[in-house]
Amino acid sequence: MRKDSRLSRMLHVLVHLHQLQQAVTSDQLALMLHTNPVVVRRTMSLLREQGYVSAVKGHGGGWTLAKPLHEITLLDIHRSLSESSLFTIGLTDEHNNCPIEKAVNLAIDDVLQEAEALVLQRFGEVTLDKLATGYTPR
Amino acid sequence: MRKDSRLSRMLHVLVHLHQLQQAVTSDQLALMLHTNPVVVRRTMSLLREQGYVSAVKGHGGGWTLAKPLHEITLLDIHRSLSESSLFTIGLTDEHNNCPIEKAVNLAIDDVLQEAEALVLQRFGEVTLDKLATGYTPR
DNA sequence: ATTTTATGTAACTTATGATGTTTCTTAAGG
DNA sequence: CCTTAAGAAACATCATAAGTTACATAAAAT
Repeated sequence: MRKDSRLSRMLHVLVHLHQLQQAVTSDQLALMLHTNPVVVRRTMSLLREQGYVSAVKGHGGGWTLAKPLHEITLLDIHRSLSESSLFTIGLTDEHNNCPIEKAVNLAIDDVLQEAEALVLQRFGEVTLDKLATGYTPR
Repeated sequence: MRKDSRLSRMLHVLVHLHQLQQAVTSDQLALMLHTNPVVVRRTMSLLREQGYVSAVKGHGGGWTLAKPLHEITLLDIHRSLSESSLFTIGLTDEHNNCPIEKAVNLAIDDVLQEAEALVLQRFGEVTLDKLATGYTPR
């Protein structure tokens, strides 16, 4: 299953934007991420919609931070990028009336929801300025 | 990203095998799972390799439990099915020398590893007999 | 005004891995 | 020897992030 690396990439970009202190074009970011500018625009536009970055067209344009790093958490970016599930595990819905299927799905979902809550809480605790100064694990 | 529903499906199958107390063919299981017998064999064979089920060929053959449900945990089945990651989030590895990328990946991976450990622990706490008698969430 | 530089966006292709399908082989019971 | 079943190889399908092509739009430089 192909992994979604957008969170990793966008965090990387945001910290670089902070350090460069100037507008950076999609082409430049694409070189940095070893991808192409359309992928950059597509993904960055999700952050723009949430007010984390700004885009300016034309000469001297490009992307800049719209908020300081200490006001942005991993959770903010994660939420901007995806409403889809965090897990590769899916539940079946083949038999709405089978009590065994219900028990199985309840047991799995119970665990996954607990884990997802943990991830979201931890993501919410990490502001991006911590990544700029060398992150040390818990 | 397509979800991996094998855990859900196989748990469902194992509990049914326990309740039926007789060999069940791949064709029967395929009907039950709304899929086809080759998919059943492919997935069940992973559980057979780990000693959780047995397969018998020919007349009267099919699949049976090789261990009682109380000796099998969700973790056992999860591990039999997949070595791949639990998460849809992936890390980038585009710049081995960039300290920002390293900090970003460390921060994300730190959280995901904690969450994965939680999932594995919880899965390890649930034996399949609990699913047969109506699972109640924590 | 025109050119250049940049984002915005639609449409299409590619890559990946679970899932689905076809076909044949092998083994066991009747 | 026929039927039933698993085993297994080869190939197709599906979903989605990622990649690509092409063009429109906007802003600054000339």
